[in-house]
Amino acid sequence: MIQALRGMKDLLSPNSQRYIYFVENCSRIAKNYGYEYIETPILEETALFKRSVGESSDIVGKEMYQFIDKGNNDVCMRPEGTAGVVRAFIQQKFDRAGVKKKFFYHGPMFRYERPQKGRLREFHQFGVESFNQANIKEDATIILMLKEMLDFFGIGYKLELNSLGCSECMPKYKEKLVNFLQDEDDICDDCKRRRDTNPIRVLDCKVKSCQEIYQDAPLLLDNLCSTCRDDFTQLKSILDKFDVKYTINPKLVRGLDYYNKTAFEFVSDEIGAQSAIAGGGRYDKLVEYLDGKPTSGIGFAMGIERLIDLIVMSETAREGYYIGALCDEASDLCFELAINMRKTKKVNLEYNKKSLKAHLKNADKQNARYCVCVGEDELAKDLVWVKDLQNKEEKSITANELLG
RNA sequence: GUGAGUGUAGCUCAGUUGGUUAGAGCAUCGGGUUGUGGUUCCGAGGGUCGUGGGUUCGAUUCCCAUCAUUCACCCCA
Repeated sequence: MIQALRGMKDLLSPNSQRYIYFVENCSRIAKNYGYEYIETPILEETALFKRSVGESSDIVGKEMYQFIDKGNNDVCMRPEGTAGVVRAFIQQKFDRAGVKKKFFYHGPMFRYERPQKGRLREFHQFGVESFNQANIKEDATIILMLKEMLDFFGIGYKLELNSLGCSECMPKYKEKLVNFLQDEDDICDDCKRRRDTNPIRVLDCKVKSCQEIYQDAPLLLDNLCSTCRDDFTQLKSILDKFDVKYTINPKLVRGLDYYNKTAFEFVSDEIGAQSAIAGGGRYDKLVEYLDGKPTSGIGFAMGIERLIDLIVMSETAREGYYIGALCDEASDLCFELAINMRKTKKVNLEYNKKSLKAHLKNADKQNARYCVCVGEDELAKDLVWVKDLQNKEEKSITANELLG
């Protein structure tokens, strides 16, 4: 038997219904905020992700679905959504036009990892990206939009917030941190590696002994320049005003290299060891990194699989028709009836003749609202028998009445 | 990549201290005398006991390998 590759799942009912429900409503909300749908290719040049996500990240370091195609191109299945959208933004020359643009997207992402609860090799994200809105109000707006989405689905969460500083204060801070780390020999091997590649990542190391050492480490939040500090203060006050609960996590570091200033993560404790259900932040340098004109950007992405388990969906009401023949002679009529009715109604047809009891059972199992049967009695009188499975009323009517 | 657990019917799982024809519940199909569902009763079909090798008179059971899967680490959505 051939089965799906490790970490790749088929999407079937009822999860497929949840998936559509989730994407449709997130799209609706994003449109209300002025976002437009964008779809970018799943396959991109590998260099795109190396330059945007960053060589120092685990995603690029060991998790990419990367291969050489038949034209000898180094290509990669996208591990996240932002890079492709930014590439498209630049390719369309929106950076040169200097226009504000807001996009939302959803689709599959690929990371070559060992699967576990809430973590797949092929998973799906819903995300948004907003370009050329340097105002801190945009940071707040994007968080409010994300909160609105999660609230709509009744999903519980905690919001964690941090500021990573800008190109002015971040390098200075990084230097300070490296100096601090220089004297520490008791940190774990991973942290020693991070000290050279991406020192800020040591802060969210999960090794206890490391965390004890970092108690005294300089924090980003204490080293922000005045602009970043003011923006962060303003962001907090907007969130307060709109009743968004959050906790400041000075050690929150996003896994992708391109973030600066506002960084946030929505977490849940109901989905196993993987707690992040959505994450995002600002990336004001990314467009430049990818050869565009300097353009600010901010966005977030949600992990759809992690979220749809948490969605509470109302029970689906009985819907549509079930049609079945009680004798062989009626089977052609039932077939014709079903084909015609389907122009306006949902119809499930049973091809085999069965007892009335069997048909009713089937109709009930399929959650149909009406059960339609045709047998010898009906054929003789040129009628069809219809029962409303919800209020149990039954009657015999003509085929035309049923079509209308 | 590392570690631990699990692979017996479509699904959830019993079971065999190694011994004839391997069990249950749910699901499926049929039936409970004339054409009435979501609750019942009866019956039926369906399993190379993950795969390969080893020990043994005999393995689904013990041993080894392998594959798959789950959870966790790492990291992330």
